[in-house]
Amino acid sequence: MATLRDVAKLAGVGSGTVSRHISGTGSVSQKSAEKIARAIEQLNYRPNSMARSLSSRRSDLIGVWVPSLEGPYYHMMIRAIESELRLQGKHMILANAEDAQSNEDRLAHLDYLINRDCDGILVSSSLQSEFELARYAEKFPNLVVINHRTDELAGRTFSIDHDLGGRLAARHLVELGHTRVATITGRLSAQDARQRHVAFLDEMERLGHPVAPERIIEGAFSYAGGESAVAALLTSGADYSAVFCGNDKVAMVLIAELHRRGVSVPGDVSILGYDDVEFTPFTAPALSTIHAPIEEMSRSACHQLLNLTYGLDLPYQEHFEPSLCVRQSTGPSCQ
Amino acid sequence: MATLRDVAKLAGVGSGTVSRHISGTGSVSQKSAEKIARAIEQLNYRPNSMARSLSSRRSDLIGVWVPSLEGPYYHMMIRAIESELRLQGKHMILANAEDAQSNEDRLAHLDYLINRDCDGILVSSSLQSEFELARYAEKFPNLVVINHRTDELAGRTFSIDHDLGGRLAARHLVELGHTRVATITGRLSAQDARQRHVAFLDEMERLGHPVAPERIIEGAFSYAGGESAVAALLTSGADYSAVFCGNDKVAMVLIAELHRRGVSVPGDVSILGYDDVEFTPFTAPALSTIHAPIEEMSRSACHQLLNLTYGLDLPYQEHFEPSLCVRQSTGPSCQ
DNA sequence: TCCAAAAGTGGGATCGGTTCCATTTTTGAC
DNA sequence: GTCAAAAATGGAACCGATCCCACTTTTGGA
Repeated sequence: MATLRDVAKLAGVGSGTVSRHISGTGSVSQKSAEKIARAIEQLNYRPNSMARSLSSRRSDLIGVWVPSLEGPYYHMMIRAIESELRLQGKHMILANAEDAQSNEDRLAHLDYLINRDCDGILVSSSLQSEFELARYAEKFPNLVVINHRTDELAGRTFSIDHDLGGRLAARHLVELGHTRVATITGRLSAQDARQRHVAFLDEMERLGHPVAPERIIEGAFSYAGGESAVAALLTSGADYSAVFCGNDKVAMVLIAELHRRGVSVPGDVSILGYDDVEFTPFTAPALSTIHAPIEEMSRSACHQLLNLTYGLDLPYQEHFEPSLCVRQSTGPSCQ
Repeated sequence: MATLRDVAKLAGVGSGTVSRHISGTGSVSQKSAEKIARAIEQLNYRPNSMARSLSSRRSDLIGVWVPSLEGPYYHMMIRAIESELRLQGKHMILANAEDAQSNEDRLAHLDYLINRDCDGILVSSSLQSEFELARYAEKFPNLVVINHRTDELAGRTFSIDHDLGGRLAARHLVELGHTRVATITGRLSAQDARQRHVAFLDEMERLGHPVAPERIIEGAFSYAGGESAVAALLTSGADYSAVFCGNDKVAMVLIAELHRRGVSVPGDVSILGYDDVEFTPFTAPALSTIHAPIEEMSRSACHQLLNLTYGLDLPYQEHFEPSLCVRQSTGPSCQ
């Protein structure tokens, strides 16, 4: 493989000139530029990215930490991030902490990114205590958090107003006449799950239809977690005309199980999801849900990370509002 | 940030000794090892990965090229690959060619990986002509292809026997008594889509129930492609008691649309998918499908790539067999 | 034509590891 | 206690860029 100095020699110029020509910084005369271009062509030269990184002290690598890669949620995030990064000529490396057993393990995944000398890091976490992000964020200024909000990290957290989301859910169901409403939540130790849940309960109460405790099932945002929560709900004996699910995956599992039992949706029970992931138009019936602008949030987080890391000035926004998205899985209460 | 030489100085040993201690190659006395460990601890030393890469001429980066990141298929692949790579201390960088407009664009995405000095590259492509992989593979010995089979690249292509898959589909439907069977295919320019389609048609014919041309819709393996293919099928006026869909995404779209129209699955029409992605147990009704061992294939491809690239000896297998996975979306023909 | 400012240039030092090699130290069989 | 083989060691050269700086050339206004 030809090196920059080979190019310089062949072109009959100094190595600095070639470097300047390639990186586009500094000035190079027309004549030199042509000679260099020719030499590059002739030698089939390609700059060595490691040497470049070492000497410029920038890896052009952005680390992305996700707690899981199951289901469409994080996929949508990664898809959005990858495309933003590519636009800026950066590369994403991924750490999926899904198989981590302990908190220590989870941090080890973060170290896996840091040890790789990422220029910046995107963390998608809704966990609070478990994972002392703040401590990391302090050591690592180019770290930004998606789907979480803390004041200590102002300007570096990107979030959706799940309080509003929870309330929109409650209002929608109540407007349809549902008074006996059940809910399956995510793990309540996660900020996003708790927030929407608490707001949902509060809004239901405010609207005069408090949710009875036996109608609340704490689940988890995974297919398996959804399955057991759904089973718990269906065997609990609780009665309800609508179920608000903490995310779309759980709603999908619930619809499938109700179908299996011959329960009609929304005829017998209305189902409302949350997130509005990729597949929501294609459940049967199509899932009514709270649209969370996951991709916009991810892109914003990415932009701001790039700004912090490379001194760019890309547009971004820290907080986003969810909106109601009515499809076919919710309907008027038939009581 | 402390450097290796700082560590050496503090520990009172030579830089070579520290290097050997860290990388675990070569021998270091107990006594030196302890002094070095202490110095590392004290200086909070972390090796610089770029310097390491430059001098060892290995980036520990594996590039992964995918044609799209929509839907669960490629995500399952990436999830499997990421976990294998992490096990070996390697990092994945991703190029999603989904937004590529032209063939040139697609190749540019590959170059994006190559320019990054990836040690090895995994390409997931089922496209034949469009994308002259062979030429790249020649220049780049550490390149391996997932979900494609070519003899020129023997030992470096990993595939599923979609011929068998197509036949299993036909047999299942015929065994259930279906004689009027429709099918929605993927783009037939893709090897995997064509293979299963051709085999399906052939097997149907062999079983005495050739598929009439008006019951064949060429679609694409995306939600949007699924939607238009489904619309085409439903407005075509063709009659059928079962539909074989080229992948699960399309099957899901079809189930949703049939639900909307009040058509019962499998009561009125049986639906058979292909791939057995993540969500198949959770459609309503749960999707019968041809299970394609995507994750195993991805892991094998990854293993072999690591073998080629780093001289490892991980177990792998080049070709995989699909199997029938019966759930609730297929049932006996009621004619 | 002159001259200061601007543009362009070459090459050496540097980034922080790995690797090689000549040299020293340790080991253990006799 | 001797000595050859094995283990351990230090340091210089190297990987291939970037970046700085002192120097030369070009530019254009007076």
